[in-house]
Amino acid sequence: MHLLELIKTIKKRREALQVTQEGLAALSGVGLRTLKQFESGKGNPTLSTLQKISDVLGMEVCLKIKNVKHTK
Amino acid sequence: MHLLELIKTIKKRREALQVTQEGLAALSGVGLRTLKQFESGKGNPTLSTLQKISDVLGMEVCLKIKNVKHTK
DNA sequence: ATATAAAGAGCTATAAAATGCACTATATTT
DNA sequence: AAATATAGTGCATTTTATAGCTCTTTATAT
Repeated sequence: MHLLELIKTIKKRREALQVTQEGLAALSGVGLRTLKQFESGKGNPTLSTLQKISDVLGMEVCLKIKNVKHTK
Repeated sequence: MHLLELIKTIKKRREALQVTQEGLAALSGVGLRTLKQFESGKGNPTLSTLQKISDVLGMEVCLKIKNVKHTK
């Protein structure tokens, strides 16, 4: 997942949960400014910031192997 | 995945591919110092740093929903 | 049309990430 | 034991993320 996908995922999830940026900022402990910057594509958040946001949205950051070909 | 898991995953993957920190730093464009700090648990890397490292190792950063209960 | 709520952006200060260099520690091999 | 390779750390600098405040933009509702 590249940056734009991550942003989109977060944003959609937040909206699906009907949380505002302000609400998410308060719940996650991340500054509102930081969250706004991130969602508007201006950001390069630290891992901890991304984790705080994800956690509140019921998501988690993970690492996946790319290009897994299933031998079927 | 919390920080320690991410670190462990990266480190194991790097070792499995028999790449040194120096090699990974060169390939990913991330500074050797940064990589060392990250692997030794001192870091809070930015997303872009994490992505550069992951990419070279054939992995990618992703977001997953937590606690998915499969209705079977 | 206007009030209200939510999101985006400029300016600024502070904290912290990224980086290089040099040194130390730890294996591993000869 | 000595040499070599790999990993970890202290120090210093530069860059950048975080954050708050204020203002603007945009959408929504009355």
